[in-house]
Amino acid sequence: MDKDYKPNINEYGILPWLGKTMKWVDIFINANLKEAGVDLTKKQMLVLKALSMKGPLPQNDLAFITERDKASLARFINTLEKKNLVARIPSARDKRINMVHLTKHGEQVFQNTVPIFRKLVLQIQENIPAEELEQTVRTLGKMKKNIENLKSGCNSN
Amino acid sequence: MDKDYKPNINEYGILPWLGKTMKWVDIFINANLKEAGVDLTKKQMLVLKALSMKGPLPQNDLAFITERDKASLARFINTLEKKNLVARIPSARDKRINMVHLTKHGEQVFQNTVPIFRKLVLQIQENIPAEELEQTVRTLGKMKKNIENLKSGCNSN
DNA sequence: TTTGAATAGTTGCATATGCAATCATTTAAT
DNA sequence: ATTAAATGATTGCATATGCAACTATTCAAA
Repeated sequence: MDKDYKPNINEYGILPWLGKTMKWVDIFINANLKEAGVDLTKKQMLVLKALSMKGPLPQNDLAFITERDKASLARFINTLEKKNLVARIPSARDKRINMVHLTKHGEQVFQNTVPIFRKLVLQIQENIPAEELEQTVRTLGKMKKNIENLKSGCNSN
Repeated sequence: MDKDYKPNINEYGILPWLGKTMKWVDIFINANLKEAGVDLTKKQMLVLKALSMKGPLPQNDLAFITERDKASLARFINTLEKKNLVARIPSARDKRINMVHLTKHGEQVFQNTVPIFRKLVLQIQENIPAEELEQTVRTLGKMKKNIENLKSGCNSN
């Protein structure tokens, strides 16, 4: 019945679908993380992931990598700092820069959360062939490209 | 400073892609609506669309249709009401219910915005075959289904 | 019919987010 | 070296969002 199902794509395109799916995923993951005793949201988890992979970073770079407005990132970091998950360490070279580090506690929380998070992702994508997921990412990539080609330059990151 | 971020599909699945694509789309559409002199965000536009298509609705139904928490919807409606785009009209049959209407102004703004919005959607989806978009929606639908099958029941709509 | 459950909506609290303006510092240009 | 431009970060303002607790009203069961 999957093949017979014609999705309703009208003048709003797939945008409503994208938004709604994201919301479902967010709510699902946040609820399950909480239930598993993890005091992290999905968004926080993905920022910790970026820090864990790319090491200590200036706020600006972290904003770029996580594709947030730098102002939004600054306040995001405030939240994580209050939870003692990350720390700002001023750069000696350039007094404008704060390097954002994972704290020991942050690293630990992150590592503990990885397997839980992975399980949730697998559940969400269950029975969806890898090829199909890859095709979806390719399509999203095309949308990104279209947008990049069109915009005059609005990104303050 | 390395600004070469190459996302792929790993244990985080396509979730980062979904989130980021949504953000780009939002920023792009909001910026272009503003530039076109339309005082509406993408989200507001989609709620006006729901009202225009489904007629006056109780807040609860509108929350369900637009897949928002009822509390979030209530505050969303506050904003639209301040802009004189919608109005709450108490139901005579059930004193608990507010029917949400598009005002004349709201209807007008919506109709004026439709072609602009449609153009932006076409631009975003340019050069992406309909079949590919449909496949993407089918994939997102599978994710939604997976989530629905898994969750115990968290929706307070 | 009364009383307890369900329903519609609001409010408090916490978290995010973007854009514009601002401050401090650094870099580039003259 | 002095000044103008660029850069990193923060703050103000507006908008959204979810969850939990609460009020008011309606409905249903005893």
